[in-house]
Amino acid sequence: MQSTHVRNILKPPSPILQSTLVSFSTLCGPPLPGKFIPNHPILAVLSKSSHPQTDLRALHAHTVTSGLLLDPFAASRIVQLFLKSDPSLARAIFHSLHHPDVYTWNAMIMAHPDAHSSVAHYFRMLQAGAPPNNYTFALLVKACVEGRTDILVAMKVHGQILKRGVEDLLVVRNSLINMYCNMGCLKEARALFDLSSRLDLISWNSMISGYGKAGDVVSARDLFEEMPERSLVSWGAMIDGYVRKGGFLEALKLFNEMMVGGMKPDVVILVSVLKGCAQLGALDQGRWIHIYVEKNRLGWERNVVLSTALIDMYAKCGCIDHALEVFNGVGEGDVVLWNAMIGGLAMHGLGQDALEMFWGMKRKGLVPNETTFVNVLCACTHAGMVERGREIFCSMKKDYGVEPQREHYGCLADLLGRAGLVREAEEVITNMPMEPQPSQWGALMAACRTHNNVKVGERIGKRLISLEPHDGGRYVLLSNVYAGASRWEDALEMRRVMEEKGAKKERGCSFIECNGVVHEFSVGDKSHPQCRGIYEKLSEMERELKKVGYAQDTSQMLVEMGDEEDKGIALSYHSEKLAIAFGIINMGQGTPIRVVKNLRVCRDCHAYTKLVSKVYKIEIVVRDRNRFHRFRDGLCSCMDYW
DNA sequence: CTAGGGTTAG
Repeated sequence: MQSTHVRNILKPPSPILQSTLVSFSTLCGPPLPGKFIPNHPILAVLSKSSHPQTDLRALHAHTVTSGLLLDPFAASRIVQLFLKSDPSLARAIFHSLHHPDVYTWNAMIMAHPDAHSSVAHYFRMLQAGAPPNNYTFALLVKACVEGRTDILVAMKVHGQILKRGVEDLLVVRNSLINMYCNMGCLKEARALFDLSSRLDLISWNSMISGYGKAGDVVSARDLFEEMPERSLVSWGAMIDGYVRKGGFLEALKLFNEMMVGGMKPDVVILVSVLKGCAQLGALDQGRWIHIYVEKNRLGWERNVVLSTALIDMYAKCGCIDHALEVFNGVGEGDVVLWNAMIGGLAMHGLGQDALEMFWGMKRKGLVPNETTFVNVLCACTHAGMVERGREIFCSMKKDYGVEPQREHYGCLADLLGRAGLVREAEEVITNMPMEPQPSQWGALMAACRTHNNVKVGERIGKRLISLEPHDGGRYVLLSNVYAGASRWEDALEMRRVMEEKGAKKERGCSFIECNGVVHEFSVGDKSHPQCRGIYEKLSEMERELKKVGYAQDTSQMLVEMGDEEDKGIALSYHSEKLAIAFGIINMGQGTPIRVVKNLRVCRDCHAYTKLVSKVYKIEIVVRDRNRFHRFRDGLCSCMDYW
C-alpha cells in the first residue's frame, strides 16, 4: 500500500530524520491534499518521538480518511504515537481496530499507569485471541517493577509466564529476578536464580544488586566472590550495597581493590564512592575522585548526578567553598542539585545564604519539593532564624502547594524548641494532623535538654521510652534532662531502668582522615596502633587546657559511674577527643583537623574543642549528626547555638 | 525489553 523507497534512507535515526520530520509536519498541516502519505518508516519515527511541530489533528484526520488504520503495522504505530500525546484518542483508535496486532496490544499494556490494570489488559488480550510475545511479558514485569504493585499481581504475572513456558528465556528470567528484587522478595528471586540452568552476567548482577538494596551485603558479597566474571556493574552494585548499608570503609576498600585489579571506574561507580566519602568525611579521597573526573574528562558539568554527589561530598567534608565552586560550574541543575546545595549551606549554619539559594532556585523556574523545605527549615534552625522559618513553613502550602509532612512539623518544632520556645514546639507536635513518630518527639526532647526544661522533658521522655523501650538513647536523654536539673537520683534511676530493660545506646564514634586513610575511633578506644601516643597526648592536652581555665562539664553525662572521678575519665575519652589528639599528632601545622562524629557533640567536648583550637592554634572542623562546628581561636561557628 | 548512581528527616 505504501511506497517503500524512503525506508532505506530513514533506517538509523540521524539528522536527516529531524529535517524529514520538520518537512513532514509542515506537509501534514491542513489542508492536506493527499500528495503526501506518511509511510511506515515515517510513522515509526513519529511514534518514537513525535516532533513538537507535528500537526496531530491533521495526522489523525489523515489516518481515518486514508485507510491507513487497516494496515495493522501502521495502526500500531499510530496508536503508539497518540498514546504519547493524546491517550484518550489513542484508546478510541484502539477500540476501532478490528484486529490489533501484538505490538498494538503491547503498546496499550505499557500505557497503563499501574501493574494491576496492565495485567487486566493482558487478560483482555488473551480473551480476544491475540497471542502474546516475549515483549508482552517483559512489559508486564516492568509494570510490576515500576508500579510497586503488591506481590499478588507479580505472582500472577509470573504464573502466566510459567503457563506460556517462556520462563527459561534468559531475558524473561532476568526480568523476573529483577522484579522480585525490586519488590523486596529476595527469597523468590533467589529461587529463580538457583533454578536457572543458564545464568549470564545480568542474572548475577541483578541478584547482587537486589541483595545490596535489601541491606544483605553478606549474601551479596558471597555471590560477588562466587561469580565467574565481573563487570563494572558487578563492582558498582557491590560498592553501592556497602554504601547503602553504612559500610563506607568497606566500600572504599572494595573500590581500591577494583582499581588495583586494573578496572577503570566509570561515573556511576564514582558517584557511589563519593557518597561514601561524604558520609565518612574522607576529603582526600573525594578530592582525588574530583581530579580523576577532570583528568579523564568525564564532564561533571553536564552530569547532574555526578555534580550533586560532588557538591554533597564537599559540603559534608566541610568545604562549603568547593561545593559552591562546583555548583557554580554546573550547566543545568535540577531540584535535587539545588537541594543538596541548600542542605550544605544549612549544615554549615549559613542560613542567609541558604535562603538566597532558595529564592534563586525559584527564579530559575525550579519547583521546590518536600526535601527543599526540610533543608530550608533546617537552615533557619541552625541559624536561629525563627520568624523566617515560621513564614516559610506557612508559605509551603499557601504558595507552593506542598502539604507539610511529619518531617516538616518536626523541623518546625526543632526550630522553635532550639530557640527556647519549648511549649510552642510541643504544641506543634501535639496539634499536627498526623500521628507523631518517635523522631518528632525526639526533636522536642533535645530542646528540653538544651534548655533544661524538666517539666516538658520528663513528660515527653517517659512517653518516648514507652514507645521505644529498646532504644537506649531515649533513657540517656531523659537521664541528661534530670542531670541538668541536678535531680541526680532520677538520673541514676533512668540508668538503672535502662540496664534492666537491656536497652543499648548507640556507641559514639568519630572518623578522621589522614593521608587518604580513614581512621575510626570509638569511646575509650584502645585498638589503634598509635594508641599510646594518643593517650599521652590527651593527658598533655588536658594539662595545657587546665592552665587556661578548662573545667570538665559533667552535667550532661550519663551517670555511668559512682564517683565524679570515673565520670571524668569516661568523658575524657569521648571519640572525638581521641580523633583530635590523633590529628594533632599526625597532621601538619596549618591543615585543619576534620572530624566526623556519628552522634551530637556533647557540651563538654564542645567547650574542650574550642579551647584546643585556641591553645594549639589550629582550626578544627567537627561534623556531628546535625551540623558543622568550625572551631577557630577559641570560638565555634555555631556561636554555641546547636 | 533485563544489571550499578545524586538531596531530606530528631
